[in-house]
This record gives sequence, structure tokens and C-alpha cells, in this order.
Amino acid sequence: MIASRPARPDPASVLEDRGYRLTGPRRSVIRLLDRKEEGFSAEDICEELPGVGRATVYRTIRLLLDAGVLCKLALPDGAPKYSLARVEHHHHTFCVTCGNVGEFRDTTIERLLRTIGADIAGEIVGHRMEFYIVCRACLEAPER
Amino acid sequence: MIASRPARPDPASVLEDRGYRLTGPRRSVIRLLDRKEEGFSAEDICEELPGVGRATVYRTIRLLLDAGVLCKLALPDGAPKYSLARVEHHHHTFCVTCGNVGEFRDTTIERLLRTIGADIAGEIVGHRMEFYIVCRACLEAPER
DNA sequence: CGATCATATGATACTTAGTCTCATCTTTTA
DNA sequence: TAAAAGATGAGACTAAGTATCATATGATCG
Repeated sequence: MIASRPARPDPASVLEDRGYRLTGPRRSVIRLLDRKEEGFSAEDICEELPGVGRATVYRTIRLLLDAGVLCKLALPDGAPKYSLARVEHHHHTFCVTCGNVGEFRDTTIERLLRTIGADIAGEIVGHRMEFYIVCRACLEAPER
Repeated sequence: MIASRPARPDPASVLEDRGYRLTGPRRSVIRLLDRKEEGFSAEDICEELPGVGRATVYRTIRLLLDAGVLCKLALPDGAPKYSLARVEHHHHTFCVTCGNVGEFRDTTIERLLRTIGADIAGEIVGHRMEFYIVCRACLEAPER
């Protein structure tokens, strides 16, 4: 068995399940996203797929976000990056050096949410949590 | 003693301490921000201060962000909101109903950060954490 | 198979959030 | 009070994303 990775929902099937057509442009976008490990911007996709219209790229991204198979995260300065979701509910690490996006689940966080829920004057309806890191590879990489 | 609030660094003094001039436009911006409890956008400020140029509003906001006396947070859809900082290091709650911004410190979070630090393959250099809530007042408010 | 009709697409205009430029205006300081 | 440093405002520009609308695609039915 080769380097197994946690199962990742297939974006194409997810779109179909939701009643959307699996068209040429959508396939192109999904195929490209699927190959990306680093966080990417919508404009990256537009540039790499000159045959697909900008509006369609943004529309497809929105469908995938709504379906929960794509995540939108914010860099420290607020700039948006996207990353395909690999596991169900998770949070992100973003390497500020190489742009790699990691996912992690930590039960401490779920506990934290409950603890905070008791502290906060109101009802928690959502949250956002991102960790900016320098990943192992970048820490170990010889300066270049 | 009247409803004491945690000490808040004075934005004007902070700017002066950093060697910036305390000019008329900057005073206007700071005076306005100081009165705002809800999260506000930069354009809100521009509209409420027609005598101050847009560029100056954004520049002042940036100075205050850099100085750490103003916080920039992101709504669930990523839209930016600002809020004056009241305490040193904290996280935010944003009421999705009324827009009120709360701050809180919870030692669970600091512990969480250490725990996660051990899990993550790399070095944490920053983080972002926001909780979207419906605040007590909105929960209790009669539907309108 | 082919007509029909909902759906999707792409070009383009627009919006929002913010930065940049540069000539002018204030402050500070000498 | 003149010179230099710093701040301002008008407006052009950029980035990220949405809206509009005429055209193209593709699923389904006869």
C-alpha cells in the first residue's frame, strides 16, 4: 500500500450529487485544483486555464465552496487563498514561506469551542481559525 | 465608580509614541473610531468624515493596525471589519445579527496553541481566530 | 434522432477594498 | 522665518469578486 492519504471527497461527484452539470469547463477547473498542494488564488486558476472564462472559474469555485469540498482561507494580510478539502471538519496551517496548506483536526479545538461557548455571552454560530507557520520542509531547507 | 471597562491604550498617544504627528485628520479618525462599538468598515469612516480624504483614512487605519491598537477581522464571507483593541492579546467574537464586536482572552486558547504547536510539522508564527455568534442581546431581543 | 428548454458559459461592466502617485499643504526645527 | 520632513487629498490604479446578458451546451422527451 502506497503512502495512503485520508480519503478526499471527489469534487466532481459532489457537484453532480448536488444536481449541477459536470461540464467541460468545470472538469478543467476541478482537474487543475486537484493537482494543487499549495494554497492558490482564483486568478492563478484563470491564468492557468486561459480557455475557461474568469466568471466560470469564480462560479465553479463558489459551487465547490458551498459544497464544502473547497476551503477559502485568509493570509495574515487578509489575502484570500483556496485549498481543496481533504477531510471533513478541519482547520488550516499555511506556510508563510512556501505557501503549502495543511489541514488538521485536533480534539483540543473541539473542547476549546465548548469551553469558550460557556464563556461567551451568546451562541456560537461559526468560527474561523488559521495557523500561520513555517513548515518543517522550509525550516530544514538550506537558505536559498 | 461607573461601569469600569478594561484599560484601552489611547490610539493618539500610541501614534505619537511611534513618532507620527498627531494631525487634524488623524485626530478626527481616532475620535470617530473611539466611539464605535460595532465592527466598522473603512468606507463607513470615509462616509462619516467627508472632510478627510479616503487615502488618509486608509493610511491612518494602517498606522493603527501596525501599532496594534486597531484590529482587522474577517466576517464569515471574508468581508473585512475593524474594531479598536481594548486589551493586549485577544480574539474576537462578531455578532452576525447586530455586528457588535467582542474581545476575549481565554487561557484555554493559549494552552491550545501550545498543544497544537506540538502537533504541527513546523513552527507557528501567527494565527487568526474569530468566533461568529448571536450575542445575548440579540438572542433576547424580541424579533423585529 | 432531433427539437426544446433549462442550464452554463464568456465577454464585459461594475463593485468593493485598498494602494500608489504626486502636487500641495502643514509642521517641525534650525 | 526658511528649509526640510512629513502629511494630505484628488484621483488613477489594482485585486478580488459579482452582475448582466446574449450565446452555447447538453439533458430529456417525443
